[in-house]
Amino acid sequence: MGRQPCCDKLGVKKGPWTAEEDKKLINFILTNGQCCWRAVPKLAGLRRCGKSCRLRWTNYLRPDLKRGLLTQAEEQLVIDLHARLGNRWSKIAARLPGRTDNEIKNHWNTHIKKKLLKMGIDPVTHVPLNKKESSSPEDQKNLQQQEPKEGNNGDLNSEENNSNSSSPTENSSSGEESLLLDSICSDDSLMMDNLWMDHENTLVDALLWDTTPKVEGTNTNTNNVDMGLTVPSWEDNNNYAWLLDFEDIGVHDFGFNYCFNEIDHSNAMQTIGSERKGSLA
DNA sequence: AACCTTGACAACCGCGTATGA
DNA sequence: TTCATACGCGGTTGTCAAGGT
Repeated sequence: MGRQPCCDKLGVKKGPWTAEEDKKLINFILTNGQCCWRAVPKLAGLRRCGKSCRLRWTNYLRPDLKRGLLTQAEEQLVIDLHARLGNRWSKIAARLPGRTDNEIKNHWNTHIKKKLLKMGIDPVTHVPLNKKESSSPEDQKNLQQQEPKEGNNGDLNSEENNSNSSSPTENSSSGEESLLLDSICSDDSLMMDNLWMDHENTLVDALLWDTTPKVEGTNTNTNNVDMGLTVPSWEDNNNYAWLLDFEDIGVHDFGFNYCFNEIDHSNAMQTIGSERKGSLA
């Protein structure tokens, strides 16, 4: 028996989202919270697949998203994490507050990959290219066994397992993490060694650790801890007063303030769009 | 000015996995 | 334990703007 399609193909709109659709989706999630994506399109009055709604929300409309290009520090962190985790973009994104897996993946493919190649580093294995070329086929074979297969080695598995019991941010400060780091950075196979160490005390403190602005008197939702932002549950806050907390951490920087001003949504959406374009320019 | 190419990003697709009946 | 369903992830494709010819 085949898998059911995630939505009825007939009458489902595809392609770029319009401001009107964005408005509907935002309004719906502000009112009802994130739940049961399959039901969202119908309830929100959208002719879209639930999957598409989820993607639009998580990659574009979510209030805690940063806008614009990755900073140099973020980029370096992505490189370091990719060396450890491989193409597990969601795990990498979980370490970069306000960034999505899609965004990081795109940035990797369009910018970082090329940069690494220019530097003479294989973007897949993070091994200097000249070293790979000079080695014998047997060496290469051994190397592949030692290198994480797309970032998958034993240590990484252990990290993955740990992630079930505690958040990655918690893991990051453990001794295990240090051991993992040591084992990964043990030889010249990773030029990232120095790069990582350079950032260990800065980036890691700033990004891996939970730097959540604690909000008194609100529930917190651990689902969002990975984002580095402890955002109260949508469901638990019918009045969404917690949204105001974003003002303290710069929500206006990415235009979400428009969404709950309730003044002119269509204008707001256009403004968000143009702001985004501006920030990318 | 028109067409072509390239780069960047948004969105889609299909598969694996988690979850609940 | 099995099966159906929904969700999440990663790879791929589509779209559009900018630059080049």
